[in-house]
Amino acid sequence: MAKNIKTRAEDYAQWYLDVIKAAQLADYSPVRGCMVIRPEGFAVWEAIQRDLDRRFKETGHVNAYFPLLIPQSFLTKEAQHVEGFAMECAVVTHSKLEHGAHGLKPGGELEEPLIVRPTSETVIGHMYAQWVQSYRDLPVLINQWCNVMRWELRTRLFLRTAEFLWQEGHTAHETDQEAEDETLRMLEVYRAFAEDVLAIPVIKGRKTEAEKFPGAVKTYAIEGLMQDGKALQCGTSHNLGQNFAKAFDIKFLGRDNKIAHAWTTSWGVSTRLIGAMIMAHSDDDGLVLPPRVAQNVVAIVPIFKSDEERAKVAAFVEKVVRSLVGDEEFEAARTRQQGEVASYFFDKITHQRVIVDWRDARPGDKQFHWEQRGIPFRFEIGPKDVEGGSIMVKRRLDRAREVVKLEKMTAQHLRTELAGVHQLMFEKARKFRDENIRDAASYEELKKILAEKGGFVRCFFKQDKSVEARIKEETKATVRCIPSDTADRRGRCIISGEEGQQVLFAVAY
RNA sequence: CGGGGUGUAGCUCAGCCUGGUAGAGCGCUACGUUUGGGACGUAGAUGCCGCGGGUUCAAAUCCCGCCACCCCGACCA
Repeated sequence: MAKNIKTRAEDYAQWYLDVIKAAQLADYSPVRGCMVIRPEGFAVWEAIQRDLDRRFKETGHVNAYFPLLIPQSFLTKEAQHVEGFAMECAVVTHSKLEHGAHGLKPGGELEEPLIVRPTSETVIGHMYAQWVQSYRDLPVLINQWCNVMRWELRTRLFLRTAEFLWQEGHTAHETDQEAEDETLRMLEVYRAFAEDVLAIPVIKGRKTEAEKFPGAVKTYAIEGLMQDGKALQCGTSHNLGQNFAKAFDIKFLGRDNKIAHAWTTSWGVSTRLIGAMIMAHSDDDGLVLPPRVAQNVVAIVPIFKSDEERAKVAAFVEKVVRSLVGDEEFEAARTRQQGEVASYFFDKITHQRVIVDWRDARPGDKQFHWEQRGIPFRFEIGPKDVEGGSIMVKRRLDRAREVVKLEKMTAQHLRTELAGVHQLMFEKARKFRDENIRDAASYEELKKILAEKGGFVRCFFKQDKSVEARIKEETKATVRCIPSDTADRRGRCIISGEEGQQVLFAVAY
């Protein structure tokens, strides 16, 4: 039992913070609502970026960069958009600091205030208007990796911070159909990524009018379920129709020789995914990393008493490491800066590593240390193992232990094992998710399930903003989505009794 | 931005009611014994007691003001 981590049963919110702290993923910053992403946490983000970026490129997108600051006037061009974001914009009003009576004070007031981007539809729309003249200029398929700022009143590490990192894809198309295809294509990219890389099972679906993005015609999302039974939106994809094209004048001369407004989309995922990953998989002992985003895939803990034992163990550890990373990398690692924890690249592309903990500490301490950091495998190597020519392999996910012969411990073997862990994590999370989808035939039943069990509640619902607001007030739950798989199902609305669609309700983060 | 709470060592907190010059546990440093799942001993370092003002011979403690953070609401990738 970890002594620095509250259990999930005791205090789920504190558990989440304790896990982050113990694994050194992030820290609080001097600025309220902003967090520092520490190297261990940033490595997860880098893994997310690396994989998603590849998926974006493979679906035809390119990267670019648009500015952090946006003229205030841009925001007001799309009515719904301002409505949605005005309340949480950081505003830049001055250009310098001056010496005043009480020290430095802002000076050089700007003629027009600039806002720190809460999202970039507006600047990008402005630029697309200049870049697009003809149908031959379409589609425009651009993504950017950046930070955005939304001045949130209540923040939680990773899940909701004032500043966060994300990617935002922005595309412009010739037809409504193309835009819709793109919106759904990227939603599927997100689903595949969440499941194949983060091992988080998600439900694809469409948002209700009440929940959609400010300025969008249709919003789709992938929804995940956390271990406390709350839902978390893990990614969104919006079909913006011609709303932004009209607001920013993105027009083109069509094949029919007529001027038309383009059809645009936008889609994004953020560092919130790291929060989702933590809450979907970690346990009372700390972080559990899905193998594909783990910076370190194996931590080797040598065990020895005397110097002679240390020498024998070190020689054996060397054999194990060489077998996993190859002789070339083993030699190369010697030339790099190394502390008491030696690291070797197991994968030269992802820079995932195998590390050896030579610190002067007790083996038990080291076990807990790496366990809390969620490393998929720990290898315990002591005199007994050297003698038997084997390794004590411990799996983080379920504490399973297995003695593996040195000859068997190849890079290929480890890759297979890591893939196995991914699969087990995904299955475990999916089982939990599936067990927490329940059907309700009446509002009473919906309330009962939400109060007693949590999770997703599946029922028929006829969309109505005021009714949704009332349900939210009474149960704290919202319609998370209209699942894509069952979008054509119709039944008796649990509120009005009229024909409604099948939706999932849940209390969400 | 409303309601509640808390600010004392890196962390968790005691001390405050009843004013008398700063404490514990954990962590950190050094040395020694240890070392197959969180060891123990010895020695040490660490504080504008959130900030500003007031009362007093004397304030972490009492009074006033401010600020920050946390929890609950409203808002949200």
